[in-house]
Amino acid sequence: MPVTIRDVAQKLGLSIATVSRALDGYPDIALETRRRVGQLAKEMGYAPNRAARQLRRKKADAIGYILPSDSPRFADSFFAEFLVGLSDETAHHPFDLLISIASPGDETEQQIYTNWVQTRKVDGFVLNRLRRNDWRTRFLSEQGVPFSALEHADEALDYPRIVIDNTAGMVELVLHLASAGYHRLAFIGGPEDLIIHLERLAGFRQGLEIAGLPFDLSLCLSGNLTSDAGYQAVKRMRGLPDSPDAIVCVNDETAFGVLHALHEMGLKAGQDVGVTGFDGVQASRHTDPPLTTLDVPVSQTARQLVRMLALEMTHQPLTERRAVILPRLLARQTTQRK
Amino acid sequence: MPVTIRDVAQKLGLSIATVSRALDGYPDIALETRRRVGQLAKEMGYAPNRAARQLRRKKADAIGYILPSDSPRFADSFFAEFLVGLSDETAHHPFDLLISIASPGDETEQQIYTNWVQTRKVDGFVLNRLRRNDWRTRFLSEQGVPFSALEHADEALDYPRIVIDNTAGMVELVLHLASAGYHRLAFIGGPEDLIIHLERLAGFRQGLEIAGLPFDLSLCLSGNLTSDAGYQAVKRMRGLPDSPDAIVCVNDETAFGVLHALHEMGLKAGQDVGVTGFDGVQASRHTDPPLTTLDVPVSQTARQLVRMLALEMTHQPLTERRAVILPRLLARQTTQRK
DNA sequence: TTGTAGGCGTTATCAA
DNA sequence: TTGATAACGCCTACAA
Repeated sequence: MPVTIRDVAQKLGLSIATVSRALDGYPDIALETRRRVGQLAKEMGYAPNRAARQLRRKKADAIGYILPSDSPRFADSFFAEFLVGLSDETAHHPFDLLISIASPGDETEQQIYTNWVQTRKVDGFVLNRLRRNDWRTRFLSEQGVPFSALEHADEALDYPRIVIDNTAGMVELVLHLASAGYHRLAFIGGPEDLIIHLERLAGFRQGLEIAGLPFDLSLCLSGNLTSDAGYQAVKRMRGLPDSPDAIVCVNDETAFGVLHALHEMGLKAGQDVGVTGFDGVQASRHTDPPLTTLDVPVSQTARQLVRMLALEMTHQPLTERRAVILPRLLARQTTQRK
Repeated sequence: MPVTIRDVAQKLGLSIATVSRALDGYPDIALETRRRVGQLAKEMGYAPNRAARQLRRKKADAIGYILPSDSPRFADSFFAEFLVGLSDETAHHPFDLLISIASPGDETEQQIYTNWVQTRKVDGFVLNRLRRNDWRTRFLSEQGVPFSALEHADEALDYPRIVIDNTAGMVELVLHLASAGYHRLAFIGGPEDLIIHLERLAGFRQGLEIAGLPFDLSLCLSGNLTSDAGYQAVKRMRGLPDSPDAIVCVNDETAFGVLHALHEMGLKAGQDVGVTGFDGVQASRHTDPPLTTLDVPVSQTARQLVRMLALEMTHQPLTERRAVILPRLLARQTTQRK
């Protein structure tokens, strides 16, 4: 039987109201009383019952993150780093982190978000992997539930967010490829309505234009952000009459699959075919050969999203509702012709 | 203002008690009533308030997992896969998953576990990365809080658990190395009191014995499961008079750092120095060159831990309180001399 | 500066 | 088969 506020009050001969206020730091408490209460509470190991507090305060003191994963058995290390950032920053705030998982755009995704909002399970969300016309941002806005997001999906909505400058990053990457001597570039993207797909593809095209290289629609394949998709895409590509000499991937994970496929086909990444990723996950340093990619400070970004959300939830003036991150080019061996 | 059970009752001209019982499937409700209640509740989008329910039922309907990470900015993909398993399985049960993070053995670790137990924030835990004489298993047992664990730390305690046969795996791995022609093996471990460290090291020694190879204490270095530790260990090793021709790592992440270091030193993994990991995380398929490792079905294991915990929490007869997993050898290029 | 008391939304006990 | 009603533990007007 855990100790309640009653037990503390009784032992001190005080009312529970006094104890409550003393512990919550209200000013109308005698210094001596506050001290005694604080000490005994600690001695007895008192901690306020969460459920009771939530019920009374009408707040869950919790934030939610729904892992957007297609496959229930797989997640790239982007998520590991993201989750570490989320949980670590959350631990420094007076609220909890609730996690679930759902296929993006799926019906169960709606169910989870709706349920969490309705039952007041959490009072804020962190979103990422936004889609064009994402129902989540609209839904949460309508419901008046605060959230912060990585990426920006809806021009009409003004929520706290961090935006990666995908376009600028991609342009830099394409120019890097061009100057390394690659001139027939393919692109392997993700789901077509994903913001990062759209923006990175746009940046890719813009880069080609600046570099004076042609854009060939037949070299523009779609995937689903997994290494498997990258693998499959390469296999499909080999059937083409005029195959590319470099493959730009929407994320690192896709690039891993590409490397794998090239390996199998006896092609040397870098020397024979250039390969690039996006995100700069840890694993990209150790691929065969090390992967050229655009580095994004994933864990740090997650942390900042939590901070933004925390301010939003407490209605504090958020001076910085938007932050832009410029990805950093990590030029490694998969883009060296030697 | 979310809809409460009152609203539903009022609209039907019933008491809240009846509505409550109808929705919870009690038998003493007229069939017709049950139907009407169910329908209207759905129409109105009623969902019981969590906090109120928790307070009344004295259960949180939630389980907790505290990520054991030393560094607040880093986690290997083992955790990504583990978390995916946890969250996916939890989503199929009527409870939530709470996540936090703490340095193993740290004071804040104790605080978090204690706090979560005291405030009834969760009513069960999933543990992993157990240490020898782990206070967590004792603490939770004493408190009567259910938990399931990956690995087994305390012979005196009988909790539902999944155990990886580290010893058998390591023996197989060492024999594989021996038959490939490596005969001076080093070991890079993790924190000394970690169960996986102890067991894998024991398996390593046993394997050496069977293979008729010597065990050299000076070739037994410790790390902290990160790639950085692997990297550093190799650098330290080069100072030795008689350096090893193969490096066995306690986990994949450590091995990644080893590969990195060898690369820098101009050594070819496999050909010059054998390298092995443990866990079989996705990234191990794409290292340079692909890493030989012992594969553990991480995500699936996490799922099973949740199932075990769920049964334990509902006091259902758990026929299978212990499961053993035999890791599968993935012999890849880092152990090929060519 | 402290105490009294009402109520947050549910569930469970007891009558009706 | 249904309805009052009393908790669950905490917070906060308001009164003392």
